[in-house]
Amino acid sequence: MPQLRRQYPFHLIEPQWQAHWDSQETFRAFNPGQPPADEHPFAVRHPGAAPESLDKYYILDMFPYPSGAGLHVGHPEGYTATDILARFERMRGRHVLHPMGWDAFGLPAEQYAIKTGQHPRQTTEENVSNFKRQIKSLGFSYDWSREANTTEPGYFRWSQWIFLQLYNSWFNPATNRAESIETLEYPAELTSEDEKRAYRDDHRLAFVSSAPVNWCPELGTVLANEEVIDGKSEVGGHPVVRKPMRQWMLRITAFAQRLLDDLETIDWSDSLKEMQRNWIGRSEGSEVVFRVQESGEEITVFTTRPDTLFGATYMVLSPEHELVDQLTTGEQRGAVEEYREAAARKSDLERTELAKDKTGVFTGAYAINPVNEEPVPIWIADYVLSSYGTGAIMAVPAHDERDLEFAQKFELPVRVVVEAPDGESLGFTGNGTSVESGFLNGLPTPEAKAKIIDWLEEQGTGKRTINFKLRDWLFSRQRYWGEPFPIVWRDGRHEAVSEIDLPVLPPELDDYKPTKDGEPPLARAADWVNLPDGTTRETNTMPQWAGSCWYYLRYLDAQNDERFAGEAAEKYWMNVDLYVGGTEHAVLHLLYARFWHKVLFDLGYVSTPEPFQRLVNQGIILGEDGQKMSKSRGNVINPDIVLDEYGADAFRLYEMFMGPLEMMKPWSTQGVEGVYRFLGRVWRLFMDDASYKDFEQASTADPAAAAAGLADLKLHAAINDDAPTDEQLKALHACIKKVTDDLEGMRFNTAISALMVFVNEASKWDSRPRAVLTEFLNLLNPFAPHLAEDLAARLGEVSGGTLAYQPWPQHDEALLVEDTIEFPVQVNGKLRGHIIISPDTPREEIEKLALACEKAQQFLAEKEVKKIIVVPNKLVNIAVK
RNA sequence: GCCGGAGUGGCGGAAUUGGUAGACGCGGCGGAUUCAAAAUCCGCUUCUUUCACGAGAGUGGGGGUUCGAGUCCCUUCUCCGGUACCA
Repeated sequence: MPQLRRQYPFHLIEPQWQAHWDSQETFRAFNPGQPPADEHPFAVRHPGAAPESLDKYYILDMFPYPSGAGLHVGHPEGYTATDILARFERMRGRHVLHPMGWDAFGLPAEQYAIKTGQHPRQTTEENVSNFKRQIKSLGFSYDWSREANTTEPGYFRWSQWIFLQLYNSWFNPATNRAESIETLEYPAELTSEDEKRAYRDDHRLAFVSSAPVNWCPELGTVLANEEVIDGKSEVGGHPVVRKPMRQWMLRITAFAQRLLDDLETIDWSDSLKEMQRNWIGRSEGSEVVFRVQESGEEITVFTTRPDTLFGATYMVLSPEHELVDQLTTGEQRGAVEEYREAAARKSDLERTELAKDKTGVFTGAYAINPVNEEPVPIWIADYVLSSYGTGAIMAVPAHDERDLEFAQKFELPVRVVVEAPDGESLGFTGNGTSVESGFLNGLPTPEAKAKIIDWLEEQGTGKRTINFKLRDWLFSRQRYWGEPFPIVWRDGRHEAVSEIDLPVLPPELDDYKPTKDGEPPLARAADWVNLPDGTTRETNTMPQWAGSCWYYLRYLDAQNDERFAGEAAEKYWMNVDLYVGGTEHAVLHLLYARFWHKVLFDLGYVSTPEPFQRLVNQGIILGEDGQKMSKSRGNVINPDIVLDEYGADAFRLYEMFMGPLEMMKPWSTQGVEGVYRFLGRVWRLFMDDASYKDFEQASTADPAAAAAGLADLKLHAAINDDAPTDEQLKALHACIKKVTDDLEGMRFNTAISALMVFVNEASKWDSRPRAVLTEFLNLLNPFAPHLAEDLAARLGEVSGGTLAYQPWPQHDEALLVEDTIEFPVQVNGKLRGHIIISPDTPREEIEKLALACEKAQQFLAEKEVKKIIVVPNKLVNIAVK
């Protein structure tokens, strides 16, 4: 590859400025009571001001998992956007908190360890340092003194501490909030300490459950519902089966309503809120109790359509339903057993794949429909899920697609009880009018619902209920590389490890492999597991989400070893003003973190009910071929190579110039060259090209001498201290206005285009006043900080030694007023010509001039003018017949 | 199926409340510079038609509201993301 001439010496100035920012701690943010030194540029900008007296701005990136593959071009997309805004707000005078860290527990490091025997800590450290090098080379204005790493004991100590808060709390439905487990009241019938203890353990926000869980044999661990996609593991795509296992769960379901309601209070995209709403899945309806004909046993079903009760012609229980054994009659037992076993063997994947074809077996039993006393057959079928509602349904085949399909297959009766407003009533699932429904007849669906629920409540055979799709969060994993639980077991019961014994460090192991039966690798460390006092440690570990659930709080006060973050710091900085990241965490991290935050809020540890006030999703970057980047396609762009060829400023600028942040967009190497050329034009706007050419030649011959010569480069001869002309001021102020507006609206691409327009204009100037160029560099600084800093320093002394805290330029509207404008003239909405007028020309005058406009004349000839519309400052339109 | 988002030149994309469609960049064409090339600088570049001036068409398709629609309404198609037996 031929070595192209560098447009400007980015390879020298970028490391120089990065080193400068590092050594000066330019981007430090200051906690209450910890003001900067007088010479710090923050203090130079805000002399004497206590940092906490300033308007704060907490701008957060989703911290990366430091994989072995290194930084992906998708990472810097969001990071550049937040960095531009952080720098912008800093210049506007706000006190900016902009931190970065590492979500470093996780499967890949562990799997690599299994393959090579290398300790995950070592791999993780290497990957973190590589990520840090790459991120630093992009010149982001992070406060590195707040760097957080989820795998460090000083960090996960507090992850464990928060777990203990969950463990020691319960959800009080009366107050609708988490409270200390001490406030739990026991039912009178519980007298023994054992019973009370069991009751208490059942109410904790962190509790042990033996319900069937998602077990992934390939990964050797269980997974949360959110981590299973189409019956396969989100990581690696391995099959997942349901298996009963003793596991730790977090009671997120208690917060379902609040997680839903509080979405209204935060500024997130509609699509993201909608995803969370769908995942939480609230549905209103009622429970209806059916009695089994022979035994009188009660079966409760959940339905959103109690108004169709008269049309319930059979019932279906999920194969796992607890009453199935009791109900099944002698002659049906064989078939039922067989069906249940087959259903149990099926993975979730198989169940979904076979979804179209309904299967099921008759139990031989009948239940009585409470509304008409009719016996209806009870079936079991795997289209009814044990995990939703009550695990049992009343089937109304006439008004439910699935029930209809099932009824048709097994020739069960179908009874129409809702009349469609028009068209076919059979199979109609919308709102209509009740028919064949006794006392509901003639009622529209909503009224019928209300009436039947009232009736059911009166009879004591049903009640109004709300159901959520959201399940409790399966929180334990059979892995090595994660936080150990701060829990020990004594005589088969769990106990919290005392807070002063945190952190619980994981044991050293030679073999990280999970076992086939789900025994966690930590169980191998006998010395670690068996404690002198006879207790044994919990051997499961926490999922990766534990660390990411609260990292934004650790940044507030990352060095604090007495609290997860100091109270004053938490009060000052929270909540996060802007959070930018990918959409892949919509129902994972973003839901879990909101849940933890609410618990901490209820317990009084944080001061806001929501952690992330505003959230913006960046779109993904596709390969040059318009396909998703992947190793197998060979279309992955390596940021290191781009940096090497074009520099950090060009890289940053390109990622923002591609298009709107939230959109998906393809990479283009030619596009990078475009913005790189722009930065070259900026350089040549300021610098004497001949002197740079000489320098380049000399430094190619002797790179060592280059750094010395860099300082001697000559400014462009056109630069002077003359007063700017009106035209020059107009160009500058138009640029200030556009860039400021666009940054406020996060329209980075158009802000950059405004900078380009200015440079194209200014490059033509024979006289380039310093005053104008300095202001331009302030505008450029958030986008291309290395070049802007470098040119500013060459132009003259910069207060505080950096542009980072220079006041953001203000535009003056008066300077933008034109003496004359070219005013468009339309005829019937089509542009036909222009008239030259002054902006304050009166309406009548414009009308007259428009009619006289030569170009418009031919379209007016022999036509009757109906109306003339003058839109001030826009155009004039002549409507003709 | 349902929910969300998007369809604008050869390409990425502009058009902030209904008011000059195509800013800016890429690519392409022509020119300057050069022994030549690269780099740089200047000009042109939606399509059709015309020697030209100009004219006509044009924001996925069809219809509507309006003096005027990329933007609002109805309808339809395509693509992307999420979700899916949730009763």
